[in-house]
Amino acid sequence: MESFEIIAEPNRRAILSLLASSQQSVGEIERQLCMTQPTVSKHLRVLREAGFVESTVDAQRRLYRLKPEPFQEVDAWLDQFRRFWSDHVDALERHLDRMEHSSPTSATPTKNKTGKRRGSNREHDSRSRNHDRS
Amino acid sequence: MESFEIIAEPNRRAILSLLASSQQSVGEIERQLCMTQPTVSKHLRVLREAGFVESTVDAQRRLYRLKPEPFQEVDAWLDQFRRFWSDHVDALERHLDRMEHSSPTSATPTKNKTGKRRGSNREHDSRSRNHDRS
DNA sequence: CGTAAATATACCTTGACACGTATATACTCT
DNA sequence: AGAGTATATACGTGTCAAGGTATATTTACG
Repeated sequence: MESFEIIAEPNRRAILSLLASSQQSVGEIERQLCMTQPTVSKHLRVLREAGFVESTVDAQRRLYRLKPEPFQEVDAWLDQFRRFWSDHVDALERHLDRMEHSSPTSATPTKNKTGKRRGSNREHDSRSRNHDRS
Repeated sequence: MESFEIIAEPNRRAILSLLASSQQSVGEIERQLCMTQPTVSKHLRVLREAGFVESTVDAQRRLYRLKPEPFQEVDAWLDQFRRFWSDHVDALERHLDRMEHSSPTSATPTKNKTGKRRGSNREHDSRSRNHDRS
């Protein structure tokens, strides 16, 4: 399964959001999200096989935590649209600016129409993993 | 249909990537992506209803172009994981830089390759919009 | 007008997948 | 060992979406 299909499922997104705060056991996820235990386990299996999470063993419990790579892959795909939408929203533009601001001359670009996207230097990610297995 | 399911479909992602360069007519998309015309039209309908694209009429042709909002929504969801994976980025980059000597197809040639820059200090305007769980 | 081109829609079939129930496996403790 | 807890898997089922073929709709142009 592929990264984009993984996060298409609302329950899986909920699990990922939960794990974003801290690692959790299957039972904790089950309780917080009101899903049956097999459902949680199956989603976690999918997430693990897609590289979104990894697990460590703690007695009978399994602790699941996030792994970064698939998120970076999704983010890398979004990258090709950032220049486009950043013309429309300035707040988000500032958000994208977080990495660097290296334009001392000619401040006040009322609207950055020129394609020059600064920041977003994630050209690496795309090479790391782009293949789908089903 | 929801934004994440929209981009789960490979053909739709291909269409979006195509439109990222410039607006296209249905026939142009059909030819460049080797899809049948009804398939293209149906995907475009889905994309339009989800707000990913809009169309203008040019004689018998319809020209489709991107709209930014859904991309922002996806990006906003990813935001909650950025802080997490950015801690790992530096290590990943070091690892990749170690085995890298050819610059792959990168549109932005300002490859910042010096040792340090962009530490892991990115602050966060947590404008997260949680609305999973349909 | 009638015909061709471009796009949209209808109908059908097929396959994937998410869920529930039941069961299996693994580990702990007394 | 046996009972209890935690997690994984098997299996059957229903739903839904994607694609194909055929057809409808719109527009241009002779």
